Amino acid sequence: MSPSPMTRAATQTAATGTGIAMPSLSDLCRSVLDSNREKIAIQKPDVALRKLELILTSALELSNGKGFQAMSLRDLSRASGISMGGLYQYFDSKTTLLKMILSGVSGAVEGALADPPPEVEADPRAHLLWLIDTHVRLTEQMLPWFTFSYMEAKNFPLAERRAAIDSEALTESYFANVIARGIASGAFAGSTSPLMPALIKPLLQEWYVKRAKYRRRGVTIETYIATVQQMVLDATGAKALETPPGG
Amino acid sequence: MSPSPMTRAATQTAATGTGIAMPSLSDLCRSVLDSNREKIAIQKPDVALRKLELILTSALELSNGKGFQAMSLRDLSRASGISMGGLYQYFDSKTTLLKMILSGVSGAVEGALADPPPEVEADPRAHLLWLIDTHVRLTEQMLPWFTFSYMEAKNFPLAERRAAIDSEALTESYFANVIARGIASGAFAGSTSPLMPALIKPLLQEWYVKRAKYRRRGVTIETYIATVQQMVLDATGAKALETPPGG
DNA sequence: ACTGATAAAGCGAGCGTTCGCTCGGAAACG
DNA sequence: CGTTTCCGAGCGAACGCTCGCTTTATCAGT
Repeated sequence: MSPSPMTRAATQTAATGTGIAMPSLSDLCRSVLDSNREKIAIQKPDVALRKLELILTSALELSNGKGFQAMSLRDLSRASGISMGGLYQYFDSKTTLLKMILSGVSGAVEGALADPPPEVEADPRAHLLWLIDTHVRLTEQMLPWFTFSYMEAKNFPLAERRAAIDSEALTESYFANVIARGIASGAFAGSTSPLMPALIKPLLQEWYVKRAKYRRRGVTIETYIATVQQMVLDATGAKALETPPGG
Repeated sequence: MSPSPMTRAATQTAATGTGIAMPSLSDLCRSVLDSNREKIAIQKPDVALRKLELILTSALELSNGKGFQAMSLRDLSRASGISMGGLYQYFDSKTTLLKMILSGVSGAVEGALADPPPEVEADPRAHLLWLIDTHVRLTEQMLPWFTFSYMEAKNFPLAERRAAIDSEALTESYFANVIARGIASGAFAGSTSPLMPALIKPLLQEWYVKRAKYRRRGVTIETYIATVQQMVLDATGAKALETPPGG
């Protein structure tokens, strides 16, 4: 098995200090396995999990390189070392494989963003910064998954496309809610644009969509997070961070 | 010929007051035709132009609906009313068709952003606002072209992918240059993040990538432009606009 | 500990279909 | 009548997917 960007990830905690655990590759595959149990013919869970990791890792690598549509199942068979017939014991169609990856992404987003730590939730300003931090770190952890989900979204079958839009709307609502609370409590300016929640999203997506660019330029994830946080604070009329990223 | 988002566009001037003309569909196809003359077997220019418009319009519509890869040339033949053999007198491979669309986009971007009116270029602040305004209006005018270019970028052959990255880097450099000049002249804060030019881009792309969302929500292009302009001014430490968008 | 039966998992040639693309001839034009 | 434009059946290749078979794992019974 060739080294992948995900394999290094154990069930580790991100350096945000809030104690939210990021899902490891095994966690993701287990969740995918559980929610597609009826489509998977393999009985022994540990065998299924190991091979599913192989399949999904290879599928993400190939898809992110040439596109899901252009990735043939023969490509996937070769890359994963599993025969054509073997692959079809883990999904009943190529579309199901796509759905599996999507379910992993949307599940992880909800799992990570839905339950902020109590001390953060109490303060809209801290909550907003936490959402930005957690989202960027989650996408970093699951980079191939998010690039896949983002880039292939438009080729989804209709049902999956709707699901993707809903998932995005949900994420946006997290930001909308916290900003609304912040305005109500006086932490954010009342003149904050109603478009603000929608405009935060592309700033978060930028990190994983153009990941190679920032790696090439030597921009660290901490710098990126701090910059976006500062930009959002500026736009919401909140006070500056203690450590301005531009200095 | 079915009505398309582009057909309404004559060679009209955007409402920015700066007098920069946006390219019409005919302009675009003519430029594509000129730069691919050797690949196109048709001799009479007016015939070639009319059919090329048909082909490109249909290709954009189909590709933006199901993806370029998934659009078969038989689909394109049916949609454009031109036979398979007929299509191949306008390009020698499907990849060439893709390149044609890309060249139209990158050409239009450079044509629109490279030469700001003199009175705008003199003032970094006005120049920055003009870049945002012009870029968003250009993408609105050429919506199917930009959606195509953005969504299909990662499936390009390697040479075209590099060209797309270069084109994006060029756009970013326009913002980088004007911000650098603004900092030098004191119009923008020296603490402005060096990431700022890179972060403006996704805010501009958001408009056409999620165009349907903003249409559904009734967000006008003027509101969107003003909001992004305000956000960038906030982040660069410049003074506020006369008419804040949030009020 | 070994064996043989039963089930689980793995395999890849082959099926029907569709793809990008070609080419010889018909149609339209000047 | 020569030239330009248009046409669509047909080519080889590659696609998603299947299925009969082999290999491997499991575990009584001796």
